[in-house]
Amino acid sequence: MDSRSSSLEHATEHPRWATIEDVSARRTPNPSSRRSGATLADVAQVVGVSARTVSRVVNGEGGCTPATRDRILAAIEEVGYRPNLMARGLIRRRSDTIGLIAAEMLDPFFPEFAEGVQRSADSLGRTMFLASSNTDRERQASALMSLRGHGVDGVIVFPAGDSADDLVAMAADGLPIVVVNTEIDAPGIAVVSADIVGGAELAVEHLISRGRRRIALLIDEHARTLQTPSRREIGYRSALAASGVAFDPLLVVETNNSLEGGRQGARKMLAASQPPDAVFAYNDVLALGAMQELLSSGVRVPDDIAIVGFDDILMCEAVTPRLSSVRIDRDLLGHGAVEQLQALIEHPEHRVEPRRFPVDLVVRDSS
Amino acid sequence: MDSRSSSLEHATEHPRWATIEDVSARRTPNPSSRRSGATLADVAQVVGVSARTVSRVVNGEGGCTPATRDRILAAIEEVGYRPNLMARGLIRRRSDTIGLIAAEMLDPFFPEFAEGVQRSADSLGRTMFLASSNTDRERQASALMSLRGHGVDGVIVFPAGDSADDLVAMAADGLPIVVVNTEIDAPGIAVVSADIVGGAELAVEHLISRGRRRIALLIDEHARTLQTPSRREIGYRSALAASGVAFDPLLVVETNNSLEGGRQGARKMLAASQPPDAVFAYNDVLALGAMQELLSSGVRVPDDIAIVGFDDILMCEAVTPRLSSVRIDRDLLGHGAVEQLQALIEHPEHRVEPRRFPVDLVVRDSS
DNA sequence: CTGAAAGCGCTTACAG
DNA sequence: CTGAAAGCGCTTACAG
Repeated sequence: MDSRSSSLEHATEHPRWATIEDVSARRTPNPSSRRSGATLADVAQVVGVSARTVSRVVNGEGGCTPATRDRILAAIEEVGYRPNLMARGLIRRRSDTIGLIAAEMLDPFFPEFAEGVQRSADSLGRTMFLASSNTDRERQASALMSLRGHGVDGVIVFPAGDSADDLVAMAADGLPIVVVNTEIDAPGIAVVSADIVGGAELAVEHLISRGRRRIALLIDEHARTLQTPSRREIGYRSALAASGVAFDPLLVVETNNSLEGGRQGARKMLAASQPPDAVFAYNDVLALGAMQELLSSGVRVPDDIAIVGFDDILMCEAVTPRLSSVRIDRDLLGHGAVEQLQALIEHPEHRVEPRRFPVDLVVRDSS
Repeated sequence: MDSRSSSLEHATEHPRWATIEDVSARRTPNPSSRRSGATLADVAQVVGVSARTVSRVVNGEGGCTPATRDRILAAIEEVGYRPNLMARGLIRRRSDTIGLIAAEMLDPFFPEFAEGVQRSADSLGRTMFLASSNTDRERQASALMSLRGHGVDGVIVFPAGDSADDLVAMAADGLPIVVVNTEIDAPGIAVVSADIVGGAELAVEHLISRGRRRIALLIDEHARTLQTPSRREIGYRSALAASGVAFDPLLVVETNNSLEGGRQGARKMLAASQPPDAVFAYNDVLALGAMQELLSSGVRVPDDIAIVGFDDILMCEAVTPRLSSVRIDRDLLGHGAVEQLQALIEHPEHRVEPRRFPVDLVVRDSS
């Protein structure tokens, strides 16, 4: 006689088959196992059918009397049965989940992208799990391992660091991967990106059309040390060249990627023998820092120096003067990433063509 | 003769036990199963030991000859074995993962909190998975179900909507839950929060000390319709009362929670017969919108109207004048949430006392 | 329409 | 130090 039977004695009104009380009793003796709720077998036992039949109802496979179906549904409700997705994933070899690895959650660019991914995943019946690498390659690797180990069907990643070796290895190992705003050509990896070069060109062309000729490039020093030249710098140079404006290395100002970095950059510009008449910034945070410093130094924006940022974060609208910026539709980019991933998951043998999204220039008061 | 044996024929140089080639060959025939990499059994077969022994090495349980250990480690490397965390979680009844459910990823408050949670989880050897409810109770419920179904050991959640019924139900069902900035008293639920009332008091006391008496409360209309009165309003009123300043309902301005809402609120204030001489805003986004509108209307900040926001987001530093704000240490709050959750996971039977973190007032140029 | 059997990849008691 | 057996909770072929 174990604790189950003693518990059964209280359930005298329930005659034939096992009851809710049994099921909870089964779990009561060991409080540490409280975590695992009712199982398929529990539901089956309550109703008096096989687990297979309950499984059919849970998965809406049909092939089942409405009567038993209703009883099973009622029992599921009663015992609070929820499928164990680990068990299901183990056997189905797919979990209907995808992973998203942020390089830097604090980047204002990121949350809106993540929202797009989530909404898009939702509409495909998938759950998105987000992890962050904090721009650390080791953490990226462990996030990747963890996500994969937990059975995600694929991963969207903002690559951390300079090398993509681990991503390539993971993809070769059978994990579908989509990289964002990064050029990688490897089997099992698809690419989605915004047309950053084109965006930079738009910004600089715009400044030139406003009569500016000494256009500074305020750039994240980190981005400039990467092996691949910054796409913003490529666009900056090509727009200058297209208009016959000479490239002046003295107008490239490197700084650290922060508000204060933007301020420092502005101070450097003002200290130069020939200050610029416009600034194209690597991103909006740098642009906002620079603008603040210029304003507090008595420089008029845009009259003396015009400014254009990159990303079009919410705060562009909040400052005075409002900041012009290159807008990336992050929501759309998120959707595109999910679509690429879905294609990769469904056809692992196909090559998925890179997808690039156009960007806009939003002209406001700062230029 | 199946495809395996034919593949084995090529591996003539490898005599005794199964080799890497076999393992990959086993998977090659069916491309769709590429996803599942090498298993414990594969490694065992390659080395010529039992799965149990490989398991011991993988988990560092010791009790194993250094020689076999090395051979197993080498084989793991060779075949690229990675543990299937779903299988492990199924049997261990814990996954060493926790879930975090955001109400709104786009809220500037959130990412920094999430970073704190992630770092803290990391240091405990846990992986954090983030999902979002988009302030939708149904999506919160499905995120909760999904996370739970995938075996997370507990969940930290920013509750969506007005009722906590589903959270209470989930907790009763055995899922440890920590709620953030919300008062819920139920078994299995722990609370972590910032002292929002105290923060509001600090802000209003500060404005009073600056000689302001007509202090507007610019508040998210949504927050005001919740059943529980906004803690910011409670603090606002108590600070007024403490200084003997009469509460004037006309100074409470409701608006939607956005930059534009902040601007609209400011317009309402200016249109009043007696405009305020200070604004205490529900959050920084509202404060920034209001400040922008006031400045563009020729109001001097802080001379004519002082402004204090709430949350201390990065952009408080980026605007001119810099915005004073109530600072919540989001990183610390994230750590606290993980600690509470850990306590709940380790002692499901204990009641975990609510934990409240103090907040600061950061006085800048706007007040 | 329903069920008995096998197994996903791993770990937990046990034995040797 | 090492292994054979059982089983976590589910689904996938099969039979009836």
